[in-house]
Amino acid sequence: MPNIPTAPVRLKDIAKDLNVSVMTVSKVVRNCADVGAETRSRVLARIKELNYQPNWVARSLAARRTFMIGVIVPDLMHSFFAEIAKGIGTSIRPLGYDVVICNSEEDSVLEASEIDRLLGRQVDGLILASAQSPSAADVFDRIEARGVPYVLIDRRFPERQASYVGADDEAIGKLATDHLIERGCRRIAHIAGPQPNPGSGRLKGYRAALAAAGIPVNESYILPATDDASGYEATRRLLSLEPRPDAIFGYNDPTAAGAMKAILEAGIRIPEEIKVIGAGNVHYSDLLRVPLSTVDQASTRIGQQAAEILVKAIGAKRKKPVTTLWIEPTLVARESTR
Amino acid sequence: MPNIPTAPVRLKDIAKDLNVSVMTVSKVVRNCADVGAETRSRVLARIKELNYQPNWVARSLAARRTFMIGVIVPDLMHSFFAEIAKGIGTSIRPLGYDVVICNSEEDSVLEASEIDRLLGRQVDGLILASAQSPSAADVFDRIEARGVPYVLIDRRFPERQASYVGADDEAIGKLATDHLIERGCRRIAHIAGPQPNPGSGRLKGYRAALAAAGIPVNESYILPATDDASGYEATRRLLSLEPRPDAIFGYNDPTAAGAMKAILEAGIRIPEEIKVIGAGNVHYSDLLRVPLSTVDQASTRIGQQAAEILVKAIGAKRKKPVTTLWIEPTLVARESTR
DNA sequence: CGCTCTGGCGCAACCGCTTACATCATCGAC
DNA sequence: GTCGATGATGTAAGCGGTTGCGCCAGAGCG
Repeated sequence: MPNIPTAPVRLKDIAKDLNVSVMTVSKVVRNCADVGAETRSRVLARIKELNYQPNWVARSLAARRTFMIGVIVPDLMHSFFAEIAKGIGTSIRPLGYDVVICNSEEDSVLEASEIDRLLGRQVDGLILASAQSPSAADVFDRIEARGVPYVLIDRRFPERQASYVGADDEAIGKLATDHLIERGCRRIAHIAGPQPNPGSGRLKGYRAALAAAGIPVNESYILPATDDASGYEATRRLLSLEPRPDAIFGYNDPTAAGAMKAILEAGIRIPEEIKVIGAGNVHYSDLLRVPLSTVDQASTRIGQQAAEILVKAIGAKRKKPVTTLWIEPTLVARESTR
Repeated sequence: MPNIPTAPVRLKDIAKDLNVSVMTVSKVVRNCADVGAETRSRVLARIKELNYQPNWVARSLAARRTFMIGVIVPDLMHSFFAEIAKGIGTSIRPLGYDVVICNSEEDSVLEASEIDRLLGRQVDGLILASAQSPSAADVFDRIEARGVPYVLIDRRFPERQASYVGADDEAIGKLATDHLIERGCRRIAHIAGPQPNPGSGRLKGYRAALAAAGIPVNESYILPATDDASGYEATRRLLSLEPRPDAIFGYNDPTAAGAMKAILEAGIRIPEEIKVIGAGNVHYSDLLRVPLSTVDQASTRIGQQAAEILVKAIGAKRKKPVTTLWIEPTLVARESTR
């Protein structure tokens, strides 16, 4: 039997049924104190009975708050961002917010227009993994002009006074490299990520770790990754070096996986002859031929923290506190560095 | 200089500036015909000048349309769903809709509450990869009672009269198995997915392909996967069978990747001694030690199609057309079945 | 010249809810 | 017995738009 659509129940309907004013019902719904116990329970009963659900559009308009936040990521397909999105969702939904997610496709023009849309929707706050070049960032001015709080994740703009949550790239680089050193490696190569983020921080950590261990940096051991697939190519070049590296630190897991592929293909054993480590702890890391050691950057927590900071900023009266948070990475040692 | 928040421009402001009525401005914004050319351009100019952005909350309330759609997926971390979400977004945004994504965490109670929230937000439509058991599905009744169109993806409920877009699991099973047969395999094992979706369809396709080729089905070659990591375990058991399978079809890529891991670990060569194929075409398939052949299920297109169908249903006057669409899979042959 | 017709514009009434404040018993206190 | 202080309820005025229709000028027509 095809249900025939029914107009949703409104406050007004309940009020009329019970011979009270709309206000009284509204107060009950919002749990206001000043309503009599008996009236309240009558209203509550009717609400349950009719399965009343507040109309959030109307509520938002009147209260000037939508309880929606906007999130912009460059690409949901990157498990890093998917994980962040998930973290944001699970931590902010219990607080009563809904999340509108937009893909910017790594395109700053598209991103700007998405931000404007979200602003038009009156979101209470924004979380951005921005593709903006800091210079062309008058979008940020528009956000600030509205007084809408926002927090940046992953991509940082130090020159802008905004909250930020991200992985501590330098710590990641250091952790990975320290681990390799501890495992006895001395000729440690690095396939570096895009500049400035997250490449430079990880590279810096890599250098720092080597320096701390008194190992001289061999510049020819440092190669740039052009994209996620380029770990393979880079590694083939590394393998032909003399002396050959005894470890490779890929700036992310796909790169490291590509490295492993090249190594195994060359008939070299992992971890006996070359150890490999990545970063990101993507979920397929241990599905690989040799389970990949990695540095977990706690993407879920990045999302959660960002959400938390944002909610706090939304609650703040006038001045928006700016918080900068580096999430500490943790080592996940698997077979590839045994 | 910290921007001091400014109240956003409203229709009223523009109207007052130009000494016209709010109505006129509203009409210009919405491109209504009955506005004089000169007035229109004056208004337009001022709109640009003040960078007016319509308040969608107010607009939604008055027009009784939000131009928002809700999407519920069991887990954004599964690249399959992330891809679908992306497909939905990129195809529906140009039509003026925004997307609210919710994770149900594969929990039907949570899902139901998310749906209610979205309904409360007055979404114009819903796309669901539902975790509901069809029996307990009074949520669907609530959706229908509201007259909100929805389309199901991935998980189907044949007993419910609703639009559906999904991969053609049987075709996937057939395609994969046919490919293995064509490559000369005769002892083809299958690691089957969860019942009923997507496991049973793929299994059915597998059986059909074997039957068509006149190859008898060896029931001991069919093992169930308990989770994504279980391809490894299952394969170890398969390898001890006599005669040993000469091919393995994993119901999805992670399973197939686990299978490859077990095979290589046993010192058996891929594809020379055993060929392997998966399904899903996850992005890391060719990062594996041996690039994995797979069946692409066009997740992006699933999302796009679902969006398209939904928008059509939203536009439909009274009766909501129900469309069922099976997306045809395509073969992606890589090294593992060479 | 009076008529209808049409293009251009505005009035009024909401959409469903909230904010701020007014009203009105009831009650203990002096 | 009168008074402020409660506590419980209702009133009015929006929030920023949209829908539907009414109004008025001028044009076209007989």
